[in-house]
Amino acid sequence: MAFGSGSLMWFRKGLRIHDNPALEYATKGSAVLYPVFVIDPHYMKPDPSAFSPGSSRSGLNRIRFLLESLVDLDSNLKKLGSRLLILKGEPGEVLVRCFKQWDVKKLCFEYDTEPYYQALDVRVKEYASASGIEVFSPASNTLFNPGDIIHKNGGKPPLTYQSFLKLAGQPSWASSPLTITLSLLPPVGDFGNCEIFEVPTLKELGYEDPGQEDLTPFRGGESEALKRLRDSLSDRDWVANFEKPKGDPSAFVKPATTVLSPYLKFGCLSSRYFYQCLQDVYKKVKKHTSPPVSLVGQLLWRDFFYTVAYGTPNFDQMKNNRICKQIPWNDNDELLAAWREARTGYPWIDAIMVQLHKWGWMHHLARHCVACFLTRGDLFVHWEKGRDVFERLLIDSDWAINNGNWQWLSCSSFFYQYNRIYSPISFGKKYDPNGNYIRHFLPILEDMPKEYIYEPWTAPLSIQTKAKCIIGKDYPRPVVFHDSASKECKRRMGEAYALNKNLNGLVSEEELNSLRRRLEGNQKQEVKSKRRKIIAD
DNA sequence: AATTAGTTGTCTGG
DNA sequence: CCAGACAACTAATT
Repeated sequence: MAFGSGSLMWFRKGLRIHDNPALEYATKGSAVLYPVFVIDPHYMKPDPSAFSPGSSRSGLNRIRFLLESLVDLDSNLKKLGSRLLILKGEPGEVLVRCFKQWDVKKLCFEYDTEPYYQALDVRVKEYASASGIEVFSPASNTLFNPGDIIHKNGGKPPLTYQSFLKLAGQPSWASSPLTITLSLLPPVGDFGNCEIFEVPTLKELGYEDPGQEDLTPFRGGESEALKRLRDSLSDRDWVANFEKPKGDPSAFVKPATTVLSPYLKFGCLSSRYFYQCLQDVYKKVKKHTSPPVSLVGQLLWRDFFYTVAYGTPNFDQMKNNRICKQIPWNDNDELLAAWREARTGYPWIDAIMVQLHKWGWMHHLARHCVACFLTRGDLFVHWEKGRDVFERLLIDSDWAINNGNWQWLSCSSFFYQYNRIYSPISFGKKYDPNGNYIRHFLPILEDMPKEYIYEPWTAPLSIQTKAKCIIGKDYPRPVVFHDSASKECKRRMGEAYALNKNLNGLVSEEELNSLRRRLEGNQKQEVKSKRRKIIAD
């Protein structure tokens, strides 16, 4: 290219044409455009040792969702006279090779606050700048730029939703139109010696062909996202009256929420466009719900967690995380495995975990139930262990939101009322007394009468025989008794909170271990004393 | 230093 | 359907 006006559009998330400022800028004044996606082995290479089919980082459902999103992006680019160029390898190295081979004057990509991209992007930016390439990296994944909010708050992120709202105010772009469509794109430039691939199939990436019944019903891609958006918005009353806590977590034929989260995760849908569409609906109705419970409120929750995550070092761990309570979680791999593999013996919990494996998506409140059960509610297993399972299996798993919610549910940060524990029996029952959700995801319990389906171990043997489901043989007995386990969890949480308070949050590993030994010792001796105050000395 | 408010708990009793 | 007990947390605000 003698004219020297080539642009490279690097897609990572933001897999869309609409409201994509990086792509828009890349096209401006460019003779040629290289729309690139890099297949990163770190994320995509099969890992047979993982606990579920997939790579070391992601279950198969999310990998497939990503591939579908890429196919759709390629097809949408082709409609505009371009195409998606697939390259393979470590993204930093691959891009450097591209810069050497191609005449690139501009590098454009969506800004990303995740630690993985923060580290990668510094390298890429440095190389590009040193080579005289202009870098354009706009924050278009969220409504606000997390860095701006943190700056407004004096360098620290707000730790409550309300204070976040106050700082954030109205988004700057809220009342000006976003770019939703692009006209013809510049032609794709000469590849040189770079090897370019089509979007691979799962098989080409080295995965076994999975059975259809074990795969998520949700298809990836911008086209699917916009279709889903239109479907959700078409019911104005539903949009206007949406209140998150009132949704039914057991609804699965028609989920109680929009299920747009996986599309927001990969950027198949722009959160800013979604926001504007919701405002348009609100203008057309008499009254509507508000944050935190409204649909706009959900988008703001997303921004809230992005902001806290970006401004908190070690946000994805308990240690050295200044907003995270230090709690002596136990290290019980058997309990963790039972939870992960949907064999806790509590049908409501196990059915949710089956839905996670099969669909990669569950209702928000269903996530609450299993997260509470694993951590502060029943099993007292470390939230990081549960976080890992969600991170792998959810098709919408998002670093900031997932880590934030696990801290929330485990009462490690954001939320502290550890007395409030979801009952693995009564919570689901109040939405779905017949147990249809359980019957669907745990067919072994299909014929269990509704009187026993949430507590099948209480069914007389004659009933179990008739239902063709013997507890302890066909379906497991409960791994813990909820009544005593939750009581013990509350006691431990109380002790841990007292320790954190006494030490002003600066709990050393030795102090945490000492508390752990004492708590476990107490439990073994079945000490009757209700609650011991820690006496600071 | 004191007060207020916080997306979504359970169980009992009216 | 709703209120209150349970037992009492924190960050932000005043």
